[in-house]
Amino acid sequence: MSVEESTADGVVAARLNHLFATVHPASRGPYTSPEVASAINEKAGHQVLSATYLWQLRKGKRQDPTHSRLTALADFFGVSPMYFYEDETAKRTDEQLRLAGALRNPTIRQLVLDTDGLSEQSMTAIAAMIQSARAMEGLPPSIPTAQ
Amino acid sequence: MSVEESTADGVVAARLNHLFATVHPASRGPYTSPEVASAINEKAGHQVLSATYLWQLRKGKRQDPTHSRLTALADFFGVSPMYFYEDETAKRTDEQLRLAGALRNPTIRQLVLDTDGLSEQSMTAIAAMIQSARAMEGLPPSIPTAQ
DNA sequence: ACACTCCGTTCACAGTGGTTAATAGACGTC
DNA sequence: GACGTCTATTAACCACTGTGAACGGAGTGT
Repeated sequence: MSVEESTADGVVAARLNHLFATVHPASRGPYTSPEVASAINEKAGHQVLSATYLWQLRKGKRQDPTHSRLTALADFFGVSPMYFYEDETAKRTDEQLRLAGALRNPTIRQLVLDTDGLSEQSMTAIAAMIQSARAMEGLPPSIPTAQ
Repeated sequence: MSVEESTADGVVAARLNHLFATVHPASRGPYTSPEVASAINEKAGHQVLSATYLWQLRKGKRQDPTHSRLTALADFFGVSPMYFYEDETAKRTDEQLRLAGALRNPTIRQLVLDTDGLSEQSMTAIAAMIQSARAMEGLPPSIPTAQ
């Protein structure tokens, strides 16, 4: 099964090229692929990746590098490996963002932990009580969520 | 820091097993490898990884998964891909992992969103109701949080 | 012009990440 | 006991990641 075009990737290529374009000494131009590959291999003391492969990654001809090679590249450019994942993580839904906000409240965190394990029946009852509380405090009934 | 430690023996395996052990609903035991693989593939709409391969990762028989599969796993367990990296700075507490497990339940997610914005007084009342429900269902009063 | 060097690019192939199929064991149930 | 269903485990594969060896082109020095 060819995965050539199925996964909307290319994010690695884009991020890599951005690193090449931006991360280099002000006194000189961007690093070249062989330069970076050599530096990485030299520092590691063994071959981590080839210049050819690095070039293929930049061109998007190879799209799914392994954990270790991505780490080495992030390391060379002095960024967190997270840099290559930002896209996927950044596509958090509004719901996730609101969840993160709500969970900063210790009371709510404890509430979640205590609710976990209850039957769906109990959860429904609790949800109803929350709706009552919302009504009493003049809040809108419920915010519908997708998914 | 050092490149060679990125593939240090069993880092991925250890982290993965900790996720399996920690991130699951309180009402049931840990997820199985086939369960997780199926859930990931189903959500993606195409095959991302096999149950066998996931098992091999857990056992340390395969150590260097690709970008995409590592992302899928982190996503399933509700943690950042950063979790699998050696030089991870802010290690997740078990509380956070238990939260992640609970939040896989849509009902609980909705409950959190609806609770956010309520007065502390209402929250206290809701917390009390949850404790009653726990008692009725024979669960321990409250799960202490390490913090 | 010529030689030299370095980079980008291509391509066939090597190596390994990842899959499929099959077996054995655990658990429930009829 | 026998059957069905689930998971763990193994081994034989396959596809894709990753490599080495080229070739062409651009710059540099003679």
